[in-house]
Amino acid sequence: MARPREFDTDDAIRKATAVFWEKGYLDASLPDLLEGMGLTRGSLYKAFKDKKNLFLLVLAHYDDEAVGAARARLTNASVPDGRDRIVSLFAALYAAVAAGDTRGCLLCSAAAGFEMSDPDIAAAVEKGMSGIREGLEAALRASPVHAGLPEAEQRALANVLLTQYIGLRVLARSRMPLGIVEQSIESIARLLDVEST
Amino acid sequence: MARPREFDTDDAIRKATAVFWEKGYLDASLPDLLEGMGLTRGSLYKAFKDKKNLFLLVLAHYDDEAVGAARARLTNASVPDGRDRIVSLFAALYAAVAAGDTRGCLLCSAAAGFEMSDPDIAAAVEKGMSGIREGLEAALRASPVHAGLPEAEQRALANVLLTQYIGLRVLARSRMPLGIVEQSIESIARLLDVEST
DNA sequence: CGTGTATTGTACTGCTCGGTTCCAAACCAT
DNA sequence: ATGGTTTGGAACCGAGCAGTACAATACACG
Repeated sequence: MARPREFDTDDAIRKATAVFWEKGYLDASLPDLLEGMGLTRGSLYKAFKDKKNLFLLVLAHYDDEAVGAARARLTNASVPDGRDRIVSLFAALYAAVAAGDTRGCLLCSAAAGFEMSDPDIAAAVEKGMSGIREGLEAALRASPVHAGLPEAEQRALANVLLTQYIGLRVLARSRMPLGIVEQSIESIARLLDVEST
Repeated sequence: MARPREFDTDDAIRKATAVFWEKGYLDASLPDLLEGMGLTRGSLYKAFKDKKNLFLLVLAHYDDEAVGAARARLTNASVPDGRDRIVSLFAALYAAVAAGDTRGCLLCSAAAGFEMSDPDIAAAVEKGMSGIREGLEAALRASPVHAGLPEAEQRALANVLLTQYIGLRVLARSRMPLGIVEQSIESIARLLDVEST
């Protein structure tokens, strides 16, 4: 017996994700968000409490969506060799940059910025990073060349790949020459071929 | 026939570097800078024009200081094997993180943030990044294992190392577990051992 | 067809920001 | 001493920020 909400909550979060992704948490102003989400101050505060809470919801959404996609790619059983899954992850990253996507990674940008001083945000970022790392480890276990490695080496390799992933997405955001991204990815593929020793 | 300046310009820039390094460009407020530099608004604007100009001076100073140190390490002829120079660079990075330095890299933070939308700042950041990459390439040329590689592969390897460097410094800033940094660096050392194929 | 209620839109509140202006104090040359 | 300059400090500016209060609105239900 009340006026119904005129917008869809999930849709609003998706739109907010786009704004935060492009501008970052601190640099996304409330007017930016309101315009991008297509609603007004009153509605936003009623529905999402405040800016930080909205960002946490966005991070959770991003974890489901983007991190989930990366994990799905890394654990995709229809690609039998885990190494190929990892290469395809970096290839997708390159394709996105080549297509003009300079947004980088929402998590990586947050990780590099000052927003990490908030413990709630830091925890959400860490959760997403762990998700990617776990996907990488799963892919390595499915790679004939790497499955036999000691577990410690597998973890170390997964971490170097995660670091590479983060570095590349930072570079993508900073509009570095595309060649750098391309060459790094080529080296990653080569690293995965020879690391079996 | 005029009153002399009461502060040392270079010293002021060094102090400003510390402030920007800790807080980032956008998040370093003028009061932050004034307090850190020990001078007042009037003096700052007389001496440095405005905040952005000060930041450009700081970036130039950082390029001389920090990037110069990295390059010196990578081109240090008293370490004959270039591979060892590269490993020592990453070891120094690890040591800094282990010692509690969570400032990461001034250039890397700027590269990941919104300040890149300013072309002057972006150019200065790119210049610093190129300096590190050139140092890495020089070290690879001095590495018996890698000197014989095709030039394209050397460049690609230098880029993957640069990406790794950036990723690690972002991770350092985001207070990731130290073990991740450690394992990534171990993998880097192993990568440099086997990449000779 | 009203009435109640949740949502909406907007005006407003403090606050902080980067940057400017103004003036008295400090200094040097003469 | 003294006059000319430049510093250093604080008041001030307009703009933009996140967040709030409140009135107008539109629906569901009796």
